[in-house]
Amino acid sequence: MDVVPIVMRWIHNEVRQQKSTCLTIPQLRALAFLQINDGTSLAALAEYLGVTSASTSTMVERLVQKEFVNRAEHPKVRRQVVLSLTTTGTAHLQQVRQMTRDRLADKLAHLPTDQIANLLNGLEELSQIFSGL
Amino acid sequence: MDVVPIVMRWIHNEVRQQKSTCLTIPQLRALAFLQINDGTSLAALAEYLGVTSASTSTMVERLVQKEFVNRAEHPKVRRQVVLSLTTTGTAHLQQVRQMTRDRLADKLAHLPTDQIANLLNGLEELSQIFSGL
DNA sequence: TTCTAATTATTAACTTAACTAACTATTAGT
DNA sequence: ACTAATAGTTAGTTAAGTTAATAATTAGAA
Repeated sequence: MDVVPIVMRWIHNEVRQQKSTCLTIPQLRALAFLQINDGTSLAALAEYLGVTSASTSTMVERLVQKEFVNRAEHPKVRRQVVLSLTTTGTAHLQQVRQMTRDRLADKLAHLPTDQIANLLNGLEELSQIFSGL
Repeated sequence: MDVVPIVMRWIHNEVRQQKSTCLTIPQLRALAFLQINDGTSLAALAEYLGVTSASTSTMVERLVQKEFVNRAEHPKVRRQVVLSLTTTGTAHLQQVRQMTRDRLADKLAHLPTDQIANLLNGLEELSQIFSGL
């Protein structure tokens, strides 16, 4: 409860400092989800992001305007929407992730390997606990 | 980079569901900092939160309006501000923290003790890496 | 089959958080 | 005493989030 927001803020500031990309963290998370779940619906994305579909709708709208995301009508289920990454979207996602990963690597570079192992262990636990909702 | 935002969102949603308190995460973080660093300045708080002093100023303004925070003039250094928790602020902070801690405990209750140990280890690492800026 | 229910997505109105930039006021340094 | 730097505030903007209302489509039951 104390640590996570601090790390969160760090990630946030890192991403913000990358002038090249005008993406926010929620937007990045959305793009990452779309990369894995190509052609997913708005509701599914909202579910993953943990926010209402209303929020997700306006967010997707912005991403569509920036041409990072394609929004099409489902051929069979017409009330549903089909979301996917554009080429630009994929590229930006890739770039920001790589850059942030690099900056993170810098931060962890001086740590002994057993500490890194600890860290990975803990994060793995967290992942299992919280993503398995 | 993948896990932390997910946990963050969980905490956020937990706090939001506590109807009794109308506090956001940044606000809670601010109150927590003030509890430890009583009489601190705006700049110090901003530094801790990892945001600009402009953001912090308006946030403090809201907390003052809600009577969770006292904002006074420094007796010696007049351009500086002296921030502290009100009784209400302290109470609310305590309550939300306890409730969220309980909900978190529920979530972790079924885990074996060695996994919990792993988790604590990892979080301890994270804390040292990111709070020691 | 037709009428009602539930589902899917969007829009509107609002609050909070965050930014930059511009500003006031105070303190420090030359 | 005049200039620098520092501390906070305010204005204006963008984005994320909320709830509530609406439109449109699908599913279920009479």
